[in-house]
Amino acid sequence: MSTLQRTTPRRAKSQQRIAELLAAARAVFSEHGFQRATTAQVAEMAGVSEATVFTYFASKRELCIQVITDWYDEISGELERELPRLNGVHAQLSYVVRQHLCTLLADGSGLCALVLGEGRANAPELAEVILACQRRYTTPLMDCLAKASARGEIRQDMPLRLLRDLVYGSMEHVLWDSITTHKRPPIHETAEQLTDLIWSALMPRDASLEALTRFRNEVGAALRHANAAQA
Amino acid sequence: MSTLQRTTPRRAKSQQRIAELLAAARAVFSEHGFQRATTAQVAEMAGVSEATVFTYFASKRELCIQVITDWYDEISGELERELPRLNGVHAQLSYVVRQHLCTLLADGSGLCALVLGEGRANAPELAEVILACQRRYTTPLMDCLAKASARGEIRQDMPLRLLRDLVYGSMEHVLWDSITTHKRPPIHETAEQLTDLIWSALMPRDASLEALTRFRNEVGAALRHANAAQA
Amino acid sequence: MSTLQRTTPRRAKSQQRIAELLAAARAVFSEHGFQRATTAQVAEMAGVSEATVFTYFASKRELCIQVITDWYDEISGELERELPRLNGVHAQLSYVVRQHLCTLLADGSGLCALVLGEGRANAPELAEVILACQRRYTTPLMDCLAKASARGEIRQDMPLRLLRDLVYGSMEHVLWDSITTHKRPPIHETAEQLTDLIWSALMPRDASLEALTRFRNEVGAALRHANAAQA
Amino acid sequence: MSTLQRTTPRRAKSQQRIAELLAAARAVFSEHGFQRATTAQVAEMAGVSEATVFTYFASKRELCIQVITDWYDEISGELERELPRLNGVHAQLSYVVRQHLCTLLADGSGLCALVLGEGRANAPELAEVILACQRRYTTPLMDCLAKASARGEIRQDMPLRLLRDLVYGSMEHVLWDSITTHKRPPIHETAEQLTDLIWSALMPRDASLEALTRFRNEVGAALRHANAAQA
DNA sequence: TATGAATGAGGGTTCATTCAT
DNA sequence: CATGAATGAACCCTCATTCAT
Repeated sequence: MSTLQRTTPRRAKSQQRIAELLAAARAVFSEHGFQRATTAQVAEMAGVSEATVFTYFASKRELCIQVITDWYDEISGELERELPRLNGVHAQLSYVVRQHLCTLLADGSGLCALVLGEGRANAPELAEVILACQRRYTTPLMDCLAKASARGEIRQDMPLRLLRDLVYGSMEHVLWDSITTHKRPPIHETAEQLTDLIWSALMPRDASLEALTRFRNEVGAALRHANAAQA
Repeated sequence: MSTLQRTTPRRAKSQQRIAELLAAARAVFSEHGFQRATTAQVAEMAGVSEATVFTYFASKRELCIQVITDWYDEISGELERELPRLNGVHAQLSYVVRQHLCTLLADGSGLCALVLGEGRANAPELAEVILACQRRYTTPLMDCLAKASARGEIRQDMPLRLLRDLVYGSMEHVLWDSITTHKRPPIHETAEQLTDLIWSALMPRDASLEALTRFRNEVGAALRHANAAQA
Repeated sequence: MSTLQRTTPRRAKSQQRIAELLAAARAVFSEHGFQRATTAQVAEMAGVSEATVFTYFASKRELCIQVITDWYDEISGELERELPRLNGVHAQLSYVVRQHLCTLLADGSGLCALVLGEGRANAPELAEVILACQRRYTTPLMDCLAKASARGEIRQDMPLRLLRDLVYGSMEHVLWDSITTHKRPPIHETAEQLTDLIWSALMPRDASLEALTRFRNEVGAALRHANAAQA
Repeated sequence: MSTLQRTTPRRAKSQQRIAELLAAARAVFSEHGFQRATTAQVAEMAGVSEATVFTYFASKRELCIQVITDWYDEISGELERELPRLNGVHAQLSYVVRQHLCTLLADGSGLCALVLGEGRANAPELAEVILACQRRYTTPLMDCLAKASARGEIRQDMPLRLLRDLVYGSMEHVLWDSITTHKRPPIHETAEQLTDLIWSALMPRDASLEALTRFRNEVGAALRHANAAQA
């Protein structure tokens, strides 16, 4: 017990250092990208010497990979948890769009730029890792779309790959726009509009009217039912 | 007269040198991105000494800017010339999609990556220039969409900005995908599918459909509100 | 009494720690040489933290010196004990050759390399210590040779220093050869052959032979002189 | 012709720089060994910036390899040229010993130490190259000894490898001794003594008397002949 | 005593850029 | 005009050593 008490704070301190370093690194890499960022900047921002950075991370590259994977773990984990609990592919799409815009516009815009900038084939140092992270991140929604497509709830004449490009490409561009112009758009309104726009593209054309009508009828029935119960 | 005779070929030669250097620089920057590319590589590929590069371009940055603006001049010029000659906004969209994919997948994918990678806020050296180029590049189609929207040929309930994000974001993502996975998709088929998808999103919905959609969104919002209050 | 009881095991433990550290250090320095070896490697191999190394040894250099002197103590001590008990200089030479080859080829080849590599003037950190060790190590045999020379049992026309170079130089080269080529020669056969070879060089020549040899050398010198004058 | 005139001095200048750098590097590596030497020291001694060193040599290692191979080229080339022109294996041995001692004691003692210190298995950066150089360097004499052995002029009951160890090991030790004690022995006297010592070991035992007698008789005959001709 | 943690002092290497010829 | 040559300014990374706990 006494050894535990002694060991724990030490470990805790070490863990805290790592967390501080990762936070600093996230900030620095976000702001400057992988190449322009220097380990000296990370060290300074974390308030330690440069050598200390290398006590905890084998290299600049490893540090950056940790930053990226941590970030993706956060946002992917949330998606994997929440998406299955939502009913209907429209709600799922809506959720993803809102979350994506919120997350990235809030604190991660730099990370987004980092990932977009370094995730290319000509940046072999990080590309592989980033690709894997992104695969994981897009998978939950893609699964939902695949199932919905199989059920005929969205159009079936398009490769899934293209739907992904539509969804994530649009959002990325919105983000990219807000980054380059330094303007923050109204997130919720934009999210709703974007969801609407994408949904229009996803829906089976002739079925859209039908679906909406069915929806209105169901809501009407539910409403009547509720009123009757209340009375 | 004699000076002219001398000057002209010299100028011509000089112009040719510049062209050679720009061609080399385009190749090098495409392959490696701005930061990883070295002036030595450009010089070697152009078959001149490193110092010669700096006789014609003040810095690596200026050289890269020239490469980027030249490239955008080409593709923007074409769009500005061709788009107005097409009848109907669908044809214009279709044209843009095909051209964009063709151009970038054919020889410019590296340039695309370059632009995407360096066009961020964290790359202050090139971001400004790239932004301006891209503004010009997207303008022709945006003008067409604006007119079509005014004429009621496409939906009017979306900000133009979002339509641009949808169009160019989707395409960018397709390209990005092909770059990272090193797979070349069937260009024409993809172009057609993508046009179709985007067009579905752009088309105006008839009044009843719109009313129903509005209704659904309102119900959805109210539901979220109620749930939030409950929790 | 109680302090003694406490002190003794502590001292014993401390001694054991030191022994463990020295064993680890010997292994590490043997394998990598002084410069390439790191204190971290020593600590890891000893199963302690890096800081602990410096609790027992003031510096990397001191640690290495201890390793070297310990090793020389072992092999020098043995020689000092055993050599005087052997009858005849030939037996003594034979013993030294065999022991030297055995010791160094068996476990100490790395230490041999260490000593050879760092025992130079350009390695001021260890050279002095190594020189002293080697002086002590070669002394027993040198004493034997000196006495034998005085008794006329081996040739008397050579400085003792040169005989030492002959004996230890040959052996060193054999070892060096086995190290660089990663081949272990048959130790005993090699030892016998080498002893034979060296012995041939050490044996006194009879008077007529010596006179003849001197004659030949003088003629040779005169000839060289004449040739030089002519050229 | 005019281009040649222009090109030549430029090339010459470059060649001279390389020579200067190699000279500086030889001095620095000789004095400090490979690891302790720094590229900054080389640059300073050559009177250039550190970056210039890397304009001409890809790395510290390559620079050192060049230094070593150049040096071996010098001394190996001389041996390969001169040895075959000498009559008799004794003269050849004598020549090698004198040359080796002269060369190494004169300017190369540091290089000798360098080669001995870094030519070990635990210095993988240079060991391979050094081994190859030394193979070449010892080959000429080894060939002579092999032939002499085949002709029965030296003893045949020893592996050639061991003879090489005897010859070069002895000399190395002489050098090593002079380096560590900072004393320069009388080179010519030492060379003759060492030759004598080694020769004693090489000669077929029972044949030695015979050979010397034959030599004396031949010289006597030649002398009489010469005297007769003169008279 | 043992160690987790931190770091100062370099070391090798890269590269855009300058300048005399 | 073209270039051979040179370099300043960084940058990433290593490691022996110190010190509070």
